Order: sequence, then structure tokens, then C-alpha cells
Amino acid sequence: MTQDRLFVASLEKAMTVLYTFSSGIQSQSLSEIAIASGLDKSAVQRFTHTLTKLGLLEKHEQTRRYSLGKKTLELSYFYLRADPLIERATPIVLALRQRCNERVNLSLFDDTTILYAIRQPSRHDYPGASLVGRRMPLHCTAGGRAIMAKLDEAHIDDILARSELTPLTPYTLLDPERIRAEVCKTRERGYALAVQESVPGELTLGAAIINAQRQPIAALHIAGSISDWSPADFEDKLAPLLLEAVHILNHNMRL
Amino acid sequence: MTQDRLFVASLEKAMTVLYTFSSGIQSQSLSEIAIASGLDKSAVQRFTHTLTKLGLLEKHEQTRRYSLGKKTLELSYFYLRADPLIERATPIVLALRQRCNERVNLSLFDDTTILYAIRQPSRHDYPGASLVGRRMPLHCTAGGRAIMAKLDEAHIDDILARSELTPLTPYTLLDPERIRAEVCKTRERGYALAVQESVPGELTLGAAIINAQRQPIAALHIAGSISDWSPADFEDKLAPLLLEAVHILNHNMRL
DNA sequence: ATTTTGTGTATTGCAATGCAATACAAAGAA
DNA sequence: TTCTTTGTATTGCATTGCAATACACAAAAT
Repeated sequence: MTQDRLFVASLEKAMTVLYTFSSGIQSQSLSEIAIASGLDKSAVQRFTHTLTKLGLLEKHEQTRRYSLGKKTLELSYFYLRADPLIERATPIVLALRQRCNERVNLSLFDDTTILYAIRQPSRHDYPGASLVGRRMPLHCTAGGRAIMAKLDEAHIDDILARSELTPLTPYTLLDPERIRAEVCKTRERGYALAVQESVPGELTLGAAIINAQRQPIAALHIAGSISDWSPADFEDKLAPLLLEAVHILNHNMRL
Repeated sequence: MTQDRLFVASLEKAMTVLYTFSSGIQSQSLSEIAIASGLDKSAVQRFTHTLTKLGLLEKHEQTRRYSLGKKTLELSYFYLRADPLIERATPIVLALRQRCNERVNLSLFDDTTILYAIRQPSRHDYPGASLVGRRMPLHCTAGGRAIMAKLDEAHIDDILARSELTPLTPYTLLDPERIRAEVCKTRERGYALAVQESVPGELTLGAAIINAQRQPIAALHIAGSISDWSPADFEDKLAPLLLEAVHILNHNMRL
């Protein structure tokens, strides 16, 4: 008997199968999924069979390899359409994108990470730069630090304790004290600046979006390239535009 | 004993619970989910409990209502990142968006529907216009007709037989013979034009993207507004740009 | 070309899991 | 305050999912 009698273990196994694709791999054989998931071969046979019937996986007839199915996109559509922040923020993101002529993103706060929900690209795109659903750590993203700046010290400590402080670039800050110092600066300014910490060559400004209880729920980001900007110019010219956009969003939240 | 001994019924029930949100509703109580899904109250208790633990649902502490969880976005990210068409098509979509200054979308072919995978907005956005994952019927979208134009008659008949031919606007074509006639015209021109058939006030051009076996897998769309364009001007000026972009995509596919 | 190995599919007895009936607590409505 | 509805907790039990196994097929090795 499991400890949690309400928990349906089959669903977790199905998610384990789907998350074997989190590495970015385009397709896998049944045996590869069994290895990657740690599940028994028969279990993988049942789950791949069922997930394929449900549209969450697709099986290539000739190669017998599995890829993620298009139903995965439909579920995210249901989410995005239902979240009132997305509808309210989209015109503001588009307007900010036009004004600053750089990439503008909106991310959602989720435990120790942010998760991109609106992505407006610019000419400096790189593969994956405009994909919704990408998850990034709070601690080394401008938007993540802006969110942390709105939390109390105990919550920040807990987040840092449960974060994998691994470098995404050679410039990623990893020392918790230095991260806390950046969060303090963010709290003072109302926005964060990150230089090449999550993506090489990228400058990012981020400011938190709060709910009616003044708790952070999301962040707005502007991303530019060090080949176009010095960090000082980037901050001087674009931070005011970012703060203006966020004020509009946060003001509407209180109504 | 069920007919399909490999099928894991619990996964289907979980999807049934998640699809109760396909109506666009922002949140639901446990009882509402039970009614909408047709499942027993205890089953809904178990599935909502488990889906919440897995991040696919979120439970509001005060109201005890459920909303879709952010994990739904992450699954779509895994899909979009893994599909090579998305990476290849994204710069072409951005370039076309710049050239024509209207909304440009890429959709994937999925049975009797298309499913938007890349959406580049313009100033004429309406709520939901830039959301990835939206599903639309083939028969009344320009991109859908462009895809159908690449299929044989038996396949088209099958699609029309299994489509819900319900009007999305007062202009939606519903007569299968008229739809087939539009598909024929599309086959001749290499693109389809739809006038207010799926969204009021919207003009759309669509052309099919094919794979190495010359089978349609996706479509590229340009969307504009009847307040800005006559249908004839829209077609004359933008169809050539669309065809050029699709030729680039289809040429790369053959390499 | 043949043999060996690995992978995918099919089957089935069985135990654990998910079911649903039920009771109770809590919240909301009258 | 009382009644009704909803959410949560519990538990006996039947069905479902497990996994061992066998076999077909494909791929690799000889």
C-alpha cells in the first residue's frame, strides 16, 4: 500500500515516459524509452501504446520510433487561453517590442524556475529563442531575480537551497551570496540586469509582475545582444520602457 | 476485460479531466469537473489530486478550484524544440512577417485539423490570435485547404466525412462540393484564399509545406484584415511572397 | 548466406492499484 | 439556525496494470 492512497501511479509513469523527451531528442525507440525512463519493457509498451492513442506521442510507422505528439501543443493552448494575464499582457508585450526593437518575453513564476509564456522575437533570434514553455532557473535570469526581489528572505533561501546552481555560461553567478546581492540591487531599482548569465552574448532586463496581493506571479523581460549594446546603454535606454510596461500591467492587476 | 489489453484506461481518464478545460474556462471546482467529465466523484478526486502533484493542474488554496498547470506549457516546449520543421521555419516566418507586415502563422497537419505551431502577430491582433496550440478545422482555413489540395480524392472525402461542418462565421463554406471546388482552385494556384470563413473580418492566404515524400505536413499562412485590404489586393500583393517563402521551405525539405 | 543477438509484439496469471460506496467535515445557501 | 451541497477521508474489493515469458522480426555479426 502506498503512502498516498489518492495518488494514481500510472499517471506519474506516463509523465516519466513523456519527460524522457525533455533532453530535446527528436525520437526514441521503445527500448531507448525503457532505458531513459527506468521502467520495465512491458510497462513502456503499455504506456507508449496508450499515449500514442491519446495523441501525446506519435509512432513513426517505418522506424517504429516515437516522437512527442501534437496533443501536447493543444494542452498548452488551453492553458494560455485561460490565463487572464496572457490576454492582458499580450498587447503590452507587442507594444514594448515595437518601442524597444528587441526581443520581449513574459515568463510565469513556478517554484524555483520561470517558464516562458509569451515570446516576441527580434532579428537576433537563436534556435529556441521564441519557443513558449521553456523553463529557466530563477537565480540566473533577470526576470527570475526580479521575482525573487519581491519575496521575503526565507523564501529566497528556500529557492536557492532547492536550485541547481550549475553554470549555463561561463558568466553565470553561482555563489548564493552574490545572487542575494544582485537580488538586493534589483529590489532597490525595481528591475534586474543579467549579462550573459543564461545565454552567451545576451543582455537581459527583467521586472516582476505582481498580483492583487502584491505577490510576484510573472516577469517581463527585454533581451538584447552585447554585439549591439553596452550593458550601460542597454540599461539606461530600455529599463525605463520596461518599468513603464510593468507599471501598466501591475496597475491593471489592482483594479 | 477490455478489448485492448495494452490500453491504460487511467491515462484516458486523466486526459478527460484535462480536456474539461478545452472550453476555455479559467477554473473549475471538483464537482464541476466531475459533471463535465462524466467521471465518478472519487475518480475525479484521485485524478485532480494526482494531476496537481504532477504540475498539470493547479489548485487554488482558498477557492479550492482547479486550473491547468504550467507543466502543460513545458510539454509543448519539448515538442516544438524537437520538431526540425519549427527550427527551420522560424526565420522564414519572421522574414515573411517583416516583408508583408501582416500576421504570419505556421500550422501542423493533424488528421482533420491544423494546429498552430508558430504565430507571429501584427497590429491587428485579437485575443488568442498569437497562441500556439490552437486547433482549427482543415475545411474552412486557407492553410487547411492548401493541405487538402496535396491529398488524393479519397483522403479528402474521408476528411470531409469526419469533419464537423459547422459554421465558425456566417461566411463559412459548409457544402462539401463547394469546399472541393475551393480545394481544386487551390491545387491550380498553389495557395488558398479564405475570406472571413474562420474569423470575422479576417482574410487568410495559405500554402502547404510538404515532406521529402511530397506529402503535406504543415501550412504557412498570412492573415490580414478586410478593413485594410480588398481580397483582390491582398491576394495580388501577398500570395507571391507566401509562395516564395513556401518554396524556400519545401526546397530545404528535399535536401 | 547463415547464425546470433537485440528489439518489438503478444499473451496471461496474478497482485496491487484504482474504484466507488460510504461516512464525515466543511462550506454555502436558504 | 438549519438544510443542502461539496470536498475530503476511508476502506473492502474487483479490475486493471504488472511483468514474466514466449515468439516474431529486424539488425548485427560471422
